[in-house]
Amino acid sequence: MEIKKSFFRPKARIVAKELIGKILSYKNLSGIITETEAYENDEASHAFRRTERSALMHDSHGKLYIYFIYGNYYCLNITTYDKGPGAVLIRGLKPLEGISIMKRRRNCDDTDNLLNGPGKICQAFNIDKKLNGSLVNDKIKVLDNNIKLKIEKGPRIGIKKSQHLKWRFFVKE
DNA sequence: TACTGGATTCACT
DNA sequence: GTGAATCCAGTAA
Repeated sequence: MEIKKSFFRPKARIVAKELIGKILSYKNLSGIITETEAYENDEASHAFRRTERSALMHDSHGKLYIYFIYGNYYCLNITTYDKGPGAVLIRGLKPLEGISIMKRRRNCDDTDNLLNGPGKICQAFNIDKKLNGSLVNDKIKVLDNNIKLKIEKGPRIGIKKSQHLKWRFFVKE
């Protein structure tokens, strides 16, 4: 079933943890969320200073915040917190449906390597900033199938340059 | 108007 | 472990 908008009302760190095990679905593609990262009102977050781009994180919850990075990749976030800025970056998924399409788009035959990174998810799902600002469950859906996974906190992928490790959650292997 | 560096990924050493 | 690819938001002037 689709999760409610109120799911995204708490602070990002809470939502980030709760999102693990939920299903992200777009068109005929889907995957289980296995890694997230919370951004609140701290220096590592775009929301730290309010700008035209980051206003979405201040003014909404339960909307998609998609931005372009390093000239190559998009990152998919969901805005949170109804009393201030916040968003959760979707960092990793386990592929469920449409795996052959994802493989073709990613030019990658390895299922384990298909969606294990924020840029990879957007490439495989064909997500770009046209969807920025749209409501969750409008085009991209988040579904709760009651999957329970063991959650671990701390750094995992992409730790090389990331300064922001406080609220990263991933599935315990 | 021009400059700077990034919530990344991949290929290479 | 290092560097390139590559665009654009943010900032300063």
